[in-house]
Amino acid sequence: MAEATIRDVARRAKVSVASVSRALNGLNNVRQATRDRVIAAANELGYVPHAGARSLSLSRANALGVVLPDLHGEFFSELVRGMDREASRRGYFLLLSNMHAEGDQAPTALRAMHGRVDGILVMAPHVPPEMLEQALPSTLPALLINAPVEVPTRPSIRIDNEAGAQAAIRHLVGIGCRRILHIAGPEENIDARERAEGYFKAMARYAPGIEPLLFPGNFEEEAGEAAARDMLSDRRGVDGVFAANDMMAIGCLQTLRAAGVQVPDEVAIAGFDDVPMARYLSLTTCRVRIAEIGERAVARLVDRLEGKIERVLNERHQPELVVRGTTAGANSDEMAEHGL
Amino acid sequence: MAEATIRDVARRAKVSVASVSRALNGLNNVRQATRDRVIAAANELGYVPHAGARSLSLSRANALGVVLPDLHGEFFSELVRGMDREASRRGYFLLLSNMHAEGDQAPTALRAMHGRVDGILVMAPHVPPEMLEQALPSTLPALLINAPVEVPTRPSIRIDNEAGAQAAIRHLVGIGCRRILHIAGPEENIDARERAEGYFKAMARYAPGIEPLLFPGNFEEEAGEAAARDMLSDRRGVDGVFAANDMMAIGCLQTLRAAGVQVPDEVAIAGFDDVPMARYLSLTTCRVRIAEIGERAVARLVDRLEGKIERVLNERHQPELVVRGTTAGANSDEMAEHGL
DNA sequence: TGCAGTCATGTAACCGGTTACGGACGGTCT
DNA sequence: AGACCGTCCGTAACCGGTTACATGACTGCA
Repeated sequence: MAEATIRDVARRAKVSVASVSRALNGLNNVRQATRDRVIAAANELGYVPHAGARSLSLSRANALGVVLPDLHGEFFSELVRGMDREASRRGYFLLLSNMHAEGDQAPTALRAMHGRVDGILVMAPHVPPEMLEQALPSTLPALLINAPVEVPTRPSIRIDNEAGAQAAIRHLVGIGCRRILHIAGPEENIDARERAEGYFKAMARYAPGIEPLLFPGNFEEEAGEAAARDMLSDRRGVDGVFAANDMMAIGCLQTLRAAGVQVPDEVAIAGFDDVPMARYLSLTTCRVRIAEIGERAVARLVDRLEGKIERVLNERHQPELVVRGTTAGANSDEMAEHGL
Repeated sequence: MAEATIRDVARRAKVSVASVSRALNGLNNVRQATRDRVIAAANELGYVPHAGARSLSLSRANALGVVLPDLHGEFFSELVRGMDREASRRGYFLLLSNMHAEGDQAPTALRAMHGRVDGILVMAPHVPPEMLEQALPSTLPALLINAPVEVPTRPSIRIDNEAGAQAAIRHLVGIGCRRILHIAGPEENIDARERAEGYFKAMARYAPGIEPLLFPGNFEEEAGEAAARDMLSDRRGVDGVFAANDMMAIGCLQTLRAAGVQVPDEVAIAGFDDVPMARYLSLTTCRVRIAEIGERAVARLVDRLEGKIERVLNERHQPELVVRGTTAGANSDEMAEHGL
């Protein structure tokens, strides 16, 4: 039994396809008796409208494309979850396509979305903007998440990485740290760059005269471990660590502790993101409400699709410093709040 | 500038739409000169084929529907990641739709997918099968993940929860536990039920004569904490805990430790899932390779779409016991391997 | 020269919906 | 009776692709 179409229903209800369409879509210019016949026929045939055909003729797909890099557990999960929540609230589907790092997959993925989504959410913290601009069909509404730069022509939503980094450094200095090491993220990543930038600015401001210390990393836990080993072999007076993300902070924390270094007494540690694990390890960090970013991104895109005008094009999500055990003694939690 | 269509390209290249289609799709019955003209015209117009129209006429969408309950962080993330990886490898998109617990959303979501996906992956550990069967368009290939029962007519993939539970209990008994408490998951959840079932069977087998102890939970961390508080107020000789998932195990672990109970010396603890955090808390658990399940599910569904016949309809994923600190002293790791 | 066969191309039907337009019908008002 | 209006419904065009079939040009061969 092939899938029933609207014409089958029409035949069965002895009306035209137009009437079927009208009846099923609740238009009011249909006699009640006709509507009933149509509905009955549809049920008997198990008719389900063909969404693809519908969206072709309406030129409206009720779907949003989501193009993400191959990112890690929590971030991916939370982002998509937030998006999905808002999307289903607004009656949209999410069409997912990971754009693996290979790069040239991005244009392909974007092209393949044309004609099946009404708008697109792109997260590409490492893709050069001109490439993005070129790959995005210019007529397809898009919203950029953490794009490397704020393309003036495209709305975007970003994390205020500098503000987060500054808050973290301010806090570390506040509890007495002076020689603070920054474990950086990958250079091509915009978040990583901004966090480093924030670190430098904050050091200049809150710890003037103390020279910044950088350890290159890649957002992976191993980088944090490497940084820790480096410190263990030559401490250089480091009494504080600010990692560009939680995973590196955790790698560092675990390795230092395993080597008997007292955290936070000898070295205080802060991360960035507030992954769920951070709470368990009592890691001080800059909380980024990822799901919220996803929701907000979808909400803004859908608003635009539905014709609502936007006041602000480039939004910034403010991270929130969460002080925990790795920067505060067991009962000195509130000390941190007053610090500095 | 409205989006260019194939007819625009045809006009510009001074050929028919048929030739454009042939040229761009790489059919060989096109003169090279014509193909070049078409490609040039397409580039000049920035032509991107309309995937919706294409899939309508080919009756093939190159997309898979994914219907998931509103599940938690890691699980969701890993599952979708695995699916996405395999899907993009096979040239398919993923169309996501969380079916929130409200229940009657499921049929709606499934209906809306008709005509825009070629097949569907459904994860519904709590939806009664007859409802599923009724909601699934019978012509749409579907693969069930952790469905409450194995619907004989639908291929499925499941976790072998009983095997996992048995391995955990066997291990706990092996290291000397006798009075083992099971913190159960929600009753309507099939995984939870099977894990409890496995617990009972394993107790009967490995600890005969010792009566099983059940604490009702809901997969949330708080349930583990409640179980711990219960134990703290009346220990009843409990020397081992097997939680139906890691989050409850973690809640229990943290609460017991906070109260000064020595883990694993006084009470050993094992969980289920192996969420990333488990490693950091050194939690013994039954590892479920979630991403692998997602990959496998997509692979099987795509195989079927492409006409490959299936030998096994109902597959079971085998969890793997990972022994860590919550059931073994610092240097007694391998002891566990020999235990019993 | 005429005919079959090959190749490139165009015409139009089709996928499954939506909807502009117009026709048929019945009622109301002058 | 005739003009006018409103309601309900059917015909057919359309969304943007693919493709079966027809057409015409060209080749090779008798």
